[in-house]
Amino acid sequence: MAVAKHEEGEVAEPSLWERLEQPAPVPRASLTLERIAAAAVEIADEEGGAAVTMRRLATKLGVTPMAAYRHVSGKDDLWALMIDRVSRDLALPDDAGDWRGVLRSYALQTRELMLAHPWTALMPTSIVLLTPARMAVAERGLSALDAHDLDADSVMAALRAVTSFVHGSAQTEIAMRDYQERNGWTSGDETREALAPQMRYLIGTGRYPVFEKYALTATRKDDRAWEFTFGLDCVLDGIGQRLGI
Amino acid sequence: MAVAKHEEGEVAEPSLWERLEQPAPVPRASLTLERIAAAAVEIADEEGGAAVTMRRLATKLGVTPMAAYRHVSGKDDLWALMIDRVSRDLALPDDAGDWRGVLRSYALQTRELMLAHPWTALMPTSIVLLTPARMAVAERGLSALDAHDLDADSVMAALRAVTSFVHGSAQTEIAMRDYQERNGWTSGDETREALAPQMRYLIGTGRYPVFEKYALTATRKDDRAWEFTFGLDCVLDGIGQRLGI
DNA sequence: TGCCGATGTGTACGACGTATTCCTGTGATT
DNA sequence: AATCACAGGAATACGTCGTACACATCGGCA
Repeated sequence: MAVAKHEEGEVAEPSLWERLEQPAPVPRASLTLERIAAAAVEIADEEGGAAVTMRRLATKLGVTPMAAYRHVSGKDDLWALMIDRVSRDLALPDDAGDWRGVLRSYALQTRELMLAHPWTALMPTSIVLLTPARMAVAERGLSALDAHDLDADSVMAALRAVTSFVHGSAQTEIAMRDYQERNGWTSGDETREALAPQMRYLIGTGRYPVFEKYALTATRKDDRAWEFTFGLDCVLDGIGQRLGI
Repeated sequence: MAVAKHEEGEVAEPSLWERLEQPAPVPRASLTLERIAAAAVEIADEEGGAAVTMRRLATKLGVTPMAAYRHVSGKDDLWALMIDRVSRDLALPDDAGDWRGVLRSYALQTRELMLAHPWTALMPTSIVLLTPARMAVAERGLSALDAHDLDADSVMAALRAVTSFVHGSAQTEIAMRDYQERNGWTSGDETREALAPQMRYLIGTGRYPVFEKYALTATRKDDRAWEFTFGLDCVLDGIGQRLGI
């Protein structure tokens, strides 16, 4: 995201988010941040994150490739706008009494959001972006933990632990799904079969006996949702235990 | 990673990993998978992951841009090689009796590894790669949980929960560090000050009172290691509790 | 009415991944 | 010792990308 250089006496120009909320400044403008963000998200959802190029975006907006640069400093700004836009769909319960329920909902919704917009996993920096919509979610999460009087550091760390787990999980899930789809495999079994020749060498070395045993015995190999909630509940259990709440 | 199409009667060519371990096939060859991987890692460490282009790699190897394609199917293969190479540094204890110690060491070492090679966070698909070195690590992790007789699914899910948390955390950390460095900020305070004009608008809206309160009260804001171990211990606590070990 | 800043256009550059074709030296075969 | 198939590297080329820069145009205000 473009950040105005911090020089003496420089007039701070309104931030991306401030401009996002201002009404389209002049009727003349056919391009607005909202239109740009919407078009970019649409492209990403329909054709994948890699398809979001400034040129593709421009044609979708019916405009020349350079036009968007009047509103957005570059691709970084664009990604930030996109992340913020889809993050608006997150709606956390406002029940400050039930920290576990709120955090659980936060995790489940975030996972769904990322699976619905797999391109959110493409930008590792997206994790760190503090956009308005993401801050609103964080606010709810913190509020839920705020009821029990805990030190600020623990509260922050707890929320971040959940966030880290969710992002890591969703990214894995998306990466595996993309990998399957790119190769046209439609089921877990088909994938394993196709991968077998590749794995045969590694497994054949006999270096990974335990791995092999578990890979053969596991019965919920393809149940990502179960795996996710299992891990999530571990994290939540741990938080509750460690914070004594 | 290139995968041979699964057609009838086709001779399966040796996998990337099989070729990696074979000695350089002919003395003629000046390029080997080992040399390629080493050069690519060196570039990534010194100049950042984005600097790893087939052309930059070629000049480093003293060779034309297309030469590497004789050994590697493309950039995907190259990334896989790079990830595998740095992952060899992971050395987990072989103490199958102490599952928590092993998983904790796994997590801490992985974090260090990613921080030392920040480009590992660039490729979300890297999370899913099953390279020899990464499988060796997984083997140790599974072995540690193997002692207590648990069902295969829980063991897998527990290991993946730790992995997800670690990757999510490390990515956040790396993203924040990169963001700071890109802007030349050297301390947390300097970063917050520089970001202040941007944040002022969002905070100024008064929509995030709890966030604001916690941001002001927290005293370990810049202690990433503490935050990491806090979250990690939550995850481990939860696993122990949920699996009854 | 005439100017000025905001908005979109046109053109251009350098870098990227990689398909394709060609060349050259090497080890195996006779 | 002469030949030859072929593997490894070189050369060239194509299409695409992000974006710098200079220009044109239009609306609102003096």
